[in-house]
Amino acid sequence: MADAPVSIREVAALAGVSVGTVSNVLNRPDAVAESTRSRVQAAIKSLGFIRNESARQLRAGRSRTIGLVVLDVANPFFTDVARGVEDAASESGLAVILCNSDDQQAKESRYLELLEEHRVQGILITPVYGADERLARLQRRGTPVVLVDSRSPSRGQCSVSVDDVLGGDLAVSHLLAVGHERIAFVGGPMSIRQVADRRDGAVRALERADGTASDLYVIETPALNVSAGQQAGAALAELPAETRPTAVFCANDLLALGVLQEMTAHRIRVPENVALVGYDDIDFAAAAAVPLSSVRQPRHQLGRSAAQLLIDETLGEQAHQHRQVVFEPELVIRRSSQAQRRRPRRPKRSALAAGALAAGASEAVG
Amino acid sequence: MADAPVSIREVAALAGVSVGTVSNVLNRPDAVAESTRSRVQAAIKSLGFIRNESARQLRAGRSRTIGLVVLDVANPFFTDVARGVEDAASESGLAVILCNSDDQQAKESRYLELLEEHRVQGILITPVYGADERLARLQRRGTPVVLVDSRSPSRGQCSVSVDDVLGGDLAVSHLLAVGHERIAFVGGPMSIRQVADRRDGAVRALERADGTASDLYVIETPALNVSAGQQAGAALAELPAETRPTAVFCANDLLALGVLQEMTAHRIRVPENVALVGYDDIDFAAAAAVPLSSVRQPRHQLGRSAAQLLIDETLGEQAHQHRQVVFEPELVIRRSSQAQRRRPRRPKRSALAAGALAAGASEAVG
DNA sequence: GTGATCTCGTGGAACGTTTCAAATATGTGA
DNA sequence: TCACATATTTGAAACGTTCCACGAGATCAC
Repeated sequence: MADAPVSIREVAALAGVSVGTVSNVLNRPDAVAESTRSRVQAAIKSLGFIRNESARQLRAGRSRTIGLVVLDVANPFFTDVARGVEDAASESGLAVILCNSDDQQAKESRYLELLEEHRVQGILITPVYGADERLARLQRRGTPVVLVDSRSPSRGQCSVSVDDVLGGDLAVSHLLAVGHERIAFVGGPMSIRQVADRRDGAVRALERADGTASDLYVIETPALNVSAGQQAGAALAELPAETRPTAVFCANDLLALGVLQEMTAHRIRVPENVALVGYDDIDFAAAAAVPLSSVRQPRHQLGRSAAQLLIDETLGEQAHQHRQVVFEPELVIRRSSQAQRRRPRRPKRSALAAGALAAGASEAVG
Repeated sequence: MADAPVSIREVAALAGVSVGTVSNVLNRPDAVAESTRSRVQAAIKSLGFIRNESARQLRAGRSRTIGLVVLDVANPFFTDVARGVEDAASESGLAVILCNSDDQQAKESRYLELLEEHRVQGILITPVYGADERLARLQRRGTPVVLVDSRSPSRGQCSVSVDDVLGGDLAVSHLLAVGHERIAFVGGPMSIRQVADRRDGAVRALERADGTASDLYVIETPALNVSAGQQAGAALAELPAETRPTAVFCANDLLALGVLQEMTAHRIRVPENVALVGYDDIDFAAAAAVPLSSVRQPRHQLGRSAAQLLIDETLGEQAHQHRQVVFEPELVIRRSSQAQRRRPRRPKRSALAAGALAAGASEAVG
């Protein structure tokens, strides 16, 4: 049933030229005379010739592929990053092998080895904790590595990340601006760098507000999912209304949605009684029972520029300077954090639309 | 900085054996004497030798990789399918190249070509409309193709899909069993096979109920997202309470969440005044303001068996029979479709837990 | 005309594996 | 000790490209 695979050799035979010429038609079309070129192209078409990428790679010494290793493909954050990577890669004619480490060292190692065997141009990775040594070895052997959503400690490589401290600052500054003074932070575990950074940003905003506001009321959660949010929400609901925080900043949207549900269950109105800001701006944030204000990360852009850095590195060779790109998150304001009182400050409907407060990226060369 | 890449030849030199022997150590370890084997392994380790997969593939004629082409990686349905594929593939030592067609013919074609150049073992694909001819050509050239979430019209290939008619039937049968008689279907556009099938299943369930229930009230939506659901919900809310459907089956969870929001906005209680069942059982269904009953598809399993079929095909060679595997969805009952009256039939809390009504898969050999 | 300069094409050597027939070592039984 | 089977190892030929040093004509400047 299957036709025999056809090689460049048979194309050459049919077109009555040498294999070298066919190769030229494929790779340097203008180095070959019009008439031969079209003859060869006709032969390619009639035989249904398809280049053998393995042979090509073998000769070239490296593949036209990059590897992307993420912690969890099911997480929307990473799928968006992946799309960004893919876009940038395909513009440069590169394919992407997407690997899923599931936050397990063993799977990560297996994939790194696989990618190295494939002689990929480079690897984009959000490493599992403690992967530094393996990555360094990889790099020593000649495979460029770019860190995604984590900063390079050693400056020995490129990295892209988002400024989580700024994100926390933006969220809380907004809550302060709307008039809140008792503000809570819900998130955890604090061992996750991103969570701790967001909290620190919240603290920074409060400190800048010179004392009119009280200290940050922190509820540390065991995880970053909806049910952890519900538990935190229940804890908040039990506080007497006079001392209960009037605004809550959550380390991610799932937590915020959990808090929101619990507020509703206790007949505490959002945003009238409690304002709410989440983080990540997942698709459902805008569609929640009360549309959720949230700090948005440039996920797609994160992936795109990671890929771009890698491509630069492979092209630049000797001239390449490792760079640490840090993106700024932006705050998207929706109903959950608007109008603390019944009489809205801005009665116009358009005020409910999303508003970007900050954008762009900063860089550090190392 | 980068060490020169080390080949099997250098390993052989260091170990004082021929390249053939090194290859044997790599591929048929027990065909080589213990002492030599360990000497070679030591050499491999000390040189940091990594197999060159391209050379290997070139020699073997085909790669140890399969391609997966999906319509949208950001869609949780496909990410779960992808994980299933990946699990099955890695058990067989295969890598997966994940491609995103974005429902565009052009991108799809580009990826198919790329995969063919890579001489993948086979391709798993949810094809864009009208891809039949290209897929057939691919197959004729010797690349096995397995259809994912769509059935093969021609029986010329394997396919895996889920019985959407049954899914609709399950949902509506459940609503009938709980005592509803006026039932609505919300979904569209009907040109999407899955949507039409789910509606047909709903109709089938009603017909089986011999006349006690009225006809299915169909609201066709322009899309399958939250805002389309809100519009449909608004339309329902405007109906007088006496004639308004007491239960709504939505073609997917996003629609159902939209309907839910609109019900809440109009102070129509779910499930007391209107029961609701969605489709897909996305993560957020369980975490909605009112936890949503939903029809769950075995997404992970879908991917896993698609990969398995492909692997069978590449191993089985001549003996392979193309198969059409059809999975059965299962209904997950949560609060949104419980207890039509205030006095609950089953006061126990455990009745709120998920319940599987159907499972397993049927097959057709073709 | 003659040498110099193009434009096209050619042929064969790599690239790093795997495979396999042949060569060599090792062991066995008589 | 020899013939023969068995266990190891070897060496070279592929696999399908790309690359490159060379040649064959054609064109040009003088």
